Amino acid sequence: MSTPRHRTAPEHTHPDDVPVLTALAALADPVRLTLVRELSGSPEWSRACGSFDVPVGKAALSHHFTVLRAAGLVEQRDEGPRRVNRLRRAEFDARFPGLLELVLRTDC
Amino acid sequence: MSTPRHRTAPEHTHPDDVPVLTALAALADPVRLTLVRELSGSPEWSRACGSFDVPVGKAALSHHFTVLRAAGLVEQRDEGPRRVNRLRRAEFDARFPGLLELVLRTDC
DNA sequence: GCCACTGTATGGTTTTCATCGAACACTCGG
DNA sequence: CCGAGTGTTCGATGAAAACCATACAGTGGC
Repeated sequence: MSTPRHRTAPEHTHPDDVPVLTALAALADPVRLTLVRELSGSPEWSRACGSFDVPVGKAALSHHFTVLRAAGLVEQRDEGPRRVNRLRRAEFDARFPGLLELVLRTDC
Repeated sequence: MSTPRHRTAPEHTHPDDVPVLTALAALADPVRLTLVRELSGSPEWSRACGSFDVPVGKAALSHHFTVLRAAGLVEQRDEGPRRVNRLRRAEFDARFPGLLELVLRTDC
């Protein structure tokens, strides 16, 4: 139990290492935009991957989270059998000031 | 004669009528991002479509401008044989505050 | 009138991406 | 140990998008 991590921990990319194009492409998808928005309305580490209301299967959902991680938008941590998420608000905002606020505020 | 417009004038969409997803998708392309940036460094109405340094043919270029128009990013006007462009800075910024400034400022 | 120039439209190819189904890996409670 | 729950990986598929080559339509200079 000292090194309890059997499952490979998710690979993260810090927002500082993310090109603008990657960030924009990550946000330019309806499913991912929903994930980010829903995530922004929940306390950190409170939402598991499967807890989001999006009309896609598990496989596609997993892929979307990979994209969000690679874009520096989401951080994940394994918590028992599930993988919980956190929106990297401050870090992402430091790299792309106003972008998150924009996509979160804009209704349609 | 009385109706002097033979060439169909380009169809424009006001930024206010543009969904966020459309704006993000329009900017999430390397060629279009180059167009927007290059356009931002030139005086309004000074650049014809063919005057941009992008590695695509005329047809693709024309298509990219259609996308930019539909996203409310660019306004076009026919001036003799060429079609000159203008970045809709103020209007786009009113709809999506900070977005344009962000993609213009961010280097990579 | 013709011709070079500029951009659009069309048709077809290639690539990219979102998606699914099924199989697999891990965790935890019984 | 087993089984339910959760998420990833793989292979394949379908749709969307970028692209090109060609043909076409205006414009203006000669």
